[in-house]
Amino acid sequence: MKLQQLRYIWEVSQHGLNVSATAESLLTSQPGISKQMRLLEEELGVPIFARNGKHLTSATPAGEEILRVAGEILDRVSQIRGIADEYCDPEKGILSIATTHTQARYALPSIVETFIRRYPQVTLTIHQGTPNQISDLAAKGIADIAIATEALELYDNLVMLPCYRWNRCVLVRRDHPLAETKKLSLEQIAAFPIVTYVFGFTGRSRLDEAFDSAGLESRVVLTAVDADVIKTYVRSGLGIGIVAKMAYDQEADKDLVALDAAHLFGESLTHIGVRRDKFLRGYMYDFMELFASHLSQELINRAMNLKNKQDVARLFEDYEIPAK
Amino acid sequence: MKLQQLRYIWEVSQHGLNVSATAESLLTSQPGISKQMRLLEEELGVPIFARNGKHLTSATPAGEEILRVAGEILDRVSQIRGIADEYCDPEKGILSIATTHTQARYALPSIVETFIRRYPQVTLTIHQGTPNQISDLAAKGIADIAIATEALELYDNLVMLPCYRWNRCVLVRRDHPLAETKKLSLEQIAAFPIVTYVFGFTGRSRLDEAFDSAGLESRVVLTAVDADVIKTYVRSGLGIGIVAKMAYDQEADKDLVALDAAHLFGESLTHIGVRRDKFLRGYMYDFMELFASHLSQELINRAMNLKNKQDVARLFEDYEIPAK
DNA sequence: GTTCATTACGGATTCCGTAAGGATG
DNA sequence: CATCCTTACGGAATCCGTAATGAAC
Repeated sequence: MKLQQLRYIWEVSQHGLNVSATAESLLTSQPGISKQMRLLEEELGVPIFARNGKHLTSATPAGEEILRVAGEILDRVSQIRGIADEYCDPEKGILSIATTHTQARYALPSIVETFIRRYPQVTLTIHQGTPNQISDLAAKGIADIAIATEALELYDNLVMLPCYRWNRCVLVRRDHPLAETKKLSLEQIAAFPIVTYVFGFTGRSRLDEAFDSAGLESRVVLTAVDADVIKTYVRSGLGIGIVAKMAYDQEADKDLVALDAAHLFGESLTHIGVRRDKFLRGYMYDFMELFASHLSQELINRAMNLKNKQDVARLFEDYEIPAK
Repeated sequence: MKLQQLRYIWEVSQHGLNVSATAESLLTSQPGISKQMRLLEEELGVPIFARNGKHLTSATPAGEEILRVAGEILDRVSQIRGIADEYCDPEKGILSIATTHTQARYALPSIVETFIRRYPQVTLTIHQGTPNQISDLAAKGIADIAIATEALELYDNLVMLPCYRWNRCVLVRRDHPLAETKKLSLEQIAAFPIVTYVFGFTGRSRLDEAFDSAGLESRVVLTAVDADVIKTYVRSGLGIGIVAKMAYDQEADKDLVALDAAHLFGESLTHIGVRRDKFLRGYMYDFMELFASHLSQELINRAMNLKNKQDVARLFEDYEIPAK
């Protein structure tokens, strides 16, 4: 049994059982992979993949189990690489963050600035995507950490670390009837056309819950992935905007009025998602602590050693998660 | 990085950092191991072992961590082998049990008989040893399971599955003053020279605890590792014996009287110890269930998935452990 | 002086890429 | 007929064992 063989069967299983595509992505030849898979199956004495003629159709039951364990092995191989890198030079490395527009645009810039000054030799890359995409990047180990409010809970192998609570505000033009309102009600909002986030983004689900449970019909006339687009249409008079409070910039958005809506919609919680078996470099811990100061290295390690999400949630019940 | 390299550094660390001895035990050449270790260190960019000239003196801090993860990888490699064997032929394989004299002589024979009839193609081997030796065999993965009353708790990577509770009896000759006693007291026992188990064997610690907490001095004149030796000296009149109740055989030992001592000494609990990361074959589950009928496959799996001993202990609080 | 790890070297094996073959949809 | 896996083959790299070297105790 060789590590390459395990990597090959693992990668093939991750590429929809397509050996040619796998070979291309691994920059090697397709017969090479085929052969190594065969050799492994011969050595173990059981087929890992079921074949229809010359096509791979599925993993055998034995293959399913072997693939699961092979995945654990490959995780640990990269752990070893991480350990070595850390001891080789703790200041040097790569930090790959997958996150949404909202985080990248409003929450991260100041933290990134501090981080790159502290770790000039760390290459920082930020992948922007949908909540599902970024969760997937973290779950597959392509990104070191994911930062998002949604979708992280869908992956069993992601440990979710709560970072900060946040609320919404309603954006209107200065000439809008609601502009002078002191304390908004859901009814007042429902009277106007709404511009807000696409479903599945930036806590959108909290909005629908609020209107539903109040028995109100909201008229959402435009949905966008990010607050900048939403603001643009609020300015054009299409409707009133509902965005994360942090997306309102007193300077740049002084033509708009932000009305507090914290009392109307449930609070949202932004998490960092990390793969459970991930080896975290020192600077990764530091980044997370910069982002959410209660996330000490010790606390993160404790959370990552818990096996199920309930235990993690319980662990954080004792901690005050700051509001933003 | 190659699996062999990981195995080499792991084995070297397990052989007191002696490469020559490691090479011999792995049936390979010493320079081969040396070279692969070097190659791995070069690839990772960090030394794994600290050297004084040409002698390995210790593992580096990075090496410590790498060795820990390498051990996890090697465990999983053998898990894969186990999975393959299981699917190849569930009836065929090896069952290696490490246990003490008491278990091998009195508890196991009937179970072994049933087992080998049920699984004629499984090669059963029983290693007899001291509690420490057998724990070590299981912890190192040389034995599949360990069965003992003592020492299993010393190994963090052994999951302890409680099997049965048992008590002691006092053995005396038929002409002994105590022979007719209905209900023994500790004082009565302490009045006579005692023949019992060596410290560290078969729940011996329970005896010392009982005498200590009663403020009595016991006079132990001979200690042995097994009940057969103890009986021999009881017969010779050296003293009274204290042995596990199951060691008294009404037929073979009818020249001796067994006096119940359950009320005098704390109850002991015999466990099966299994390495946490061990892949268990179907017949191994069956063996354990034969030995302790409450140990269903599902229960064993649940116990093995728990990370610390307290959780395992809590899990079994809900189960009635039978007395023997 | 013995033990022990490293270096050097040659033979066997393994690995990998190209090219051809055959099955599937 | 286009896609995809398998087999065949040759060159390159790797692995492994023997022998020699040198450092540590």
